[in-house]
Amino acid sequence: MPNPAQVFSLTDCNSFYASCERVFRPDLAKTPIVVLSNNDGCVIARSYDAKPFVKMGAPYFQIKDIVRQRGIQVFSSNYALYGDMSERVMTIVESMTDSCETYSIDEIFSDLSGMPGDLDALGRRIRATVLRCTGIPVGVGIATTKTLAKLANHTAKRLQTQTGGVVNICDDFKRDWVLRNTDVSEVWGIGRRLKAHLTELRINSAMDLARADPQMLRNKFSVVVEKTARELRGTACLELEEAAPAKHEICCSRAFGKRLTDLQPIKEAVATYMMRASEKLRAQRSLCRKIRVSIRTGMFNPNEAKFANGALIELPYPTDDVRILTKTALGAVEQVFRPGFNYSKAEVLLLNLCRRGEFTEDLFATSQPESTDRIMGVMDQINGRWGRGTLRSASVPAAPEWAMRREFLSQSYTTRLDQLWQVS
DNA sequence: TCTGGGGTCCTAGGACCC
DNA sequence: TCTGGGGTCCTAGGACCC
Repeated sequence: MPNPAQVFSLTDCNSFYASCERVFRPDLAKTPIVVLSNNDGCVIARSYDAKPFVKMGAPYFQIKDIVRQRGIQVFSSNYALYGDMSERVMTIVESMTDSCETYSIDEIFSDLSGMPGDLDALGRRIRATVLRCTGIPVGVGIATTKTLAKLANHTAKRLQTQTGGVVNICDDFKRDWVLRNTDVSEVWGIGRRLKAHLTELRINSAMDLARADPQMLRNKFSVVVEKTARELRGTACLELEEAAPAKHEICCSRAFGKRLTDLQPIKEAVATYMMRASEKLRAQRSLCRKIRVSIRTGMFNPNEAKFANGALIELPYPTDDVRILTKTALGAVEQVFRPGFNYSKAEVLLLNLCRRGEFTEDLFATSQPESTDRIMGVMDQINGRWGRGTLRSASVPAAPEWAMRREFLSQSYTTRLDQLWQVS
């Protein structure tokens, strides 16, 4: 049987962050691993053998006992490591397929349309090559739409031993088996709320959703759900997006390593977050016209007074100048800060982004001076070469008191010369 | 004591215009 | 005195993803 006209694959790394840690710690091959979010807050990745003991998203302080009892190895997030390992995996998949879309740090879609030969065999080759070259195990799902490829991938993970980590459901019979045997909540795009609503309509399996009336789905929910159902039937509604489009908003938001009560350290944090946000802005060659700065107290502890406040500020002209952005943001912090609260988090949002040269110049509008472009360019170059924060605004401290908690951080094995893997 | 961070898309409703 | 209706733009909020 010839391959269908349109075919997608989804390659997805298994327990990605946990797998990255394990690559450099072969002594932990048989030890369950969990990786925590920033500030060692909650669980965001679990190795296969840790899943039975620890729930995804569980706060670390609640699982300490289990961790000790089961001998689970805990890691703080090490995004320098995960980002670099991700690039290696993506490069390999890109070299083996014609066109690709990197969907997230651990997932990549490929367009296999028109590829000759046995697609299952190609899937197995991808899996074997990535494992051999990076040490990261992946699953591969193959199908005629992106939503079905996601589902195939999910099945490959769920039935790891039977499938060898590769599932191809281009065949109608296999596709229908998977649809019938998958809960609708496992479908890409169906979250908790929709699941509850669909249950009321007696739509329980992926097959039920595929067979539901598209018009009804559009009326009751939205075009998004309608498209999902059509994709499950095999009608492609989503295309491969090879070039990542420029972001419409850029955000840098982080909880502090400890509660802050004074204005000064909060201003330091906001200046730091703005530095990071403006780096992202310049990296995609955009300018920003509005910013929003917000701060808040903890929201979980019932004994803590709750407060949240933010300010939206329009800039005099579209800019990517970290000096103007920081000055504006610090003014905003003063505006929103109220004494007497324990603040836990600040957020900087860059809004109304436009590509360089795209905005309409009105006669009286000032635009960013050329000297700024040169200064920002040199600063980004220096920081790119010598590390983030080498050159920074005076309002950004090197070792702040409010720094992120990262008690279980591994080395940056692949991106720092002074932290290379050592074999003795 | 301790509960992540960064995005997307869609829809509804208000403001405003003619 | 008459108090419509269609269109656009913007914003806030909801839902989802990893």
